[in-house]
Amino acid sequence: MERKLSKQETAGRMAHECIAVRVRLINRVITALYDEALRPYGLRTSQANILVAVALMAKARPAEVSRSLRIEKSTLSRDVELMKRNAWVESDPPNGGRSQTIRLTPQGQKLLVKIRPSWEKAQAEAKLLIGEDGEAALRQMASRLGFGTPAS
Amino acid sequence: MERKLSKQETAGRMAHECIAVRVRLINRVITALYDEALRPYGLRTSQANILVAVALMAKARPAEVSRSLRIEKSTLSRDVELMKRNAWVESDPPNGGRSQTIRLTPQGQKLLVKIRPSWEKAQAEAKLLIGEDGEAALRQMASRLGFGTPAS
DNA sequence: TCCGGTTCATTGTAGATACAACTTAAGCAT
DNA sequence: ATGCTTAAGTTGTATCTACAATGAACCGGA
Repeated sequence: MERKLSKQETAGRMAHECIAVRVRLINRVITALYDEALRPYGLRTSQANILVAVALMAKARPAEVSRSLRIEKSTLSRDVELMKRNAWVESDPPNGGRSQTIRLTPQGQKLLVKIRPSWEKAQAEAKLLIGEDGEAALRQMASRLGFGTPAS
Repeated sequence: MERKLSKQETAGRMAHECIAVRVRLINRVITALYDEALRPYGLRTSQANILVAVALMAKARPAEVSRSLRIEKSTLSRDVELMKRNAWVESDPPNGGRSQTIRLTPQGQKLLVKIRPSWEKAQAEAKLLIGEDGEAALRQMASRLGFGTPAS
């Protein structure tokens, strides 16, 4: 006989099993780490991620960046807008539009190189927090979600 | 001789090694999963997490919830405000103030039980996406970050 | 060539997130 | 009792995030 699950049982199971609560907590902690390291340069972790993604793509179309990082296109649009305002990236055509490509400006390229030491610092701290196993597991999970695969 | 690291090398290393980019990507994918499952009930994953946390604490003080989920106090303040507006939680004293406690309303308790099937569905999908190993690793990492430990 | 569906990018709206600054209350020490 | 220091909570501001709706350009087939 299945009986109705009580509030306490439900809450208990959710707290002890929920994948989302853990992923989100880890995300907040790790992001805070990188954000702090990058703060002197005026960019956030999200922007750094985009900067790197764009730097690696020969002709970065927004839709492509959006897919590779699993960021909603509208989110990316606004993030890129901020990065344009800071003159770290530019697009061709400059007004945007359909088949635009995004690339780093010289300042953006300089920034990328400049933030590297801070990134290494945050990276080292993150490794300490999550451990070797954690790092490997994240790599595995991200790969499983298609990250790092040359576009579908 | 160490030579200067080029933009491409920097970008490449960051993309291939960065913990943050992976954590954040996984977070977006997983959160989207739970958000979609919970959408019919009008609450987001973040709110569900808080709902569960509050349900499990006898006398949930905001600062305590904030610490246990590693959410900034100001963030929690606004999340709770929304949840009050939906009458899922209430506080005593009702206007907030310093030593308030938060608890679920009867509607909040009903909601918690109601969302369980949707949560189970999202949970199952999440397991499929990240795998047994991923789940175990997340549990390990979160535990390492103090999640699940009875308050410091 | 034109039509219709699809993809792409932006804008409207709403919530999640955090840092800084501020207000207030609690705890402590004398 | 009376201050002092610290913790708690809120508010201002900015960014990140996504869904929905819109407009525009691409791409196939008739």
